[in-house]
Amino acid sequence: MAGMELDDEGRRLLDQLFDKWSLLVLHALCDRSRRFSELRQHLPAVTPKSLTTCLRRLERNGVVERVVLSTEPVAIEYRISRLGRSLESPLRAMLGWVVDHLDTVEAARTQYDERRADI
Amino acid sequence: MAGMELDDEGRRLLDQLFDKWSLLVLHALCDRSRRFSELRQHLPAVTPKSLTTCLRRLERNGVVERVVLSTEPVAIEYRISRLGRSLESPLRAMLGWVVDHLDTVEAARTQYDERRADI
DNA sequence: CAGTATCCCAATGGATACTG
DNA sequence: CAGTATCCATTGGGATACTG
Repeated sequence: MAGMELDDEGRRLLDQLFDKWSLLVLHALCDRSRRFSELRQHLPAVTPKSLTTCLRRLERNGVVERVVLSTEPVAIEYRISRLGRSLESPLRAMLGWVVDHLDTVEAARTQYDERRADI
Repeated sequence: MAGMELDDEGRRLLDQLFDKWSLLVLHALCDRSRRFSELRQHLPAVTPKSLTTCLRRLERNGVVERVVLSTEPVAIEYRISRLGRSLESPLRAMLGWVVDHLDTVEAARTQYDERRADI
């Protein structure tokens, strides 16, 4: 652990990977490629603007690809890139932790808040 | 992967774990307990206000503990909790990915920007 | 369908100074 | 040392409406 140092660039990349929607979009795309509207349905609270911003950023960082399918009419789908796929395992670990420990965290919060209220 | 769904609470927890400084603070504390001023030195760009906010939130979520040492004069140190320790492995995976792939990401960005500039 | 365009608000977080 | 207090600039992101 000691040898792994993150410079400022690294921290900014973390910011971009972990903004409000990115992890969830990535998670959805690891499962399978999806279209814009499918992502919107999958992430109910996201607005088109936020989703666009998020997708562009992930695309720019090379973890997601925007593919124009030459169907008729053309369809556009987003898929995970090879680079993005390499993120799947760390991502799963992280999301898995959240799912597994959400209850514990909630309990900790309650306890913390009560302690503060006592004072 | 399919079975792991994140509700809104989960997404908000992600937000709190992955805000601008939290991951780096956690990383630093996984290494060893540190005092406020040590953390400031370790994370050069953080202001005291931001660090406080971050620590309080991590404490509230139960992953960090604020310990008052009964030395003379008293010292305060922050240490990782048991719950926080369980985050270490996912955290390492995530930060490791960033360190390992930062160059690739940079290249992808350059490529993306150039393609856009062409148009 | 896959976005873009506007408007707007709340919150993040930086700079700085101060305190028990 | 370990913060708190203020002020302020930026921006992320929601709501909504519109478009090729």
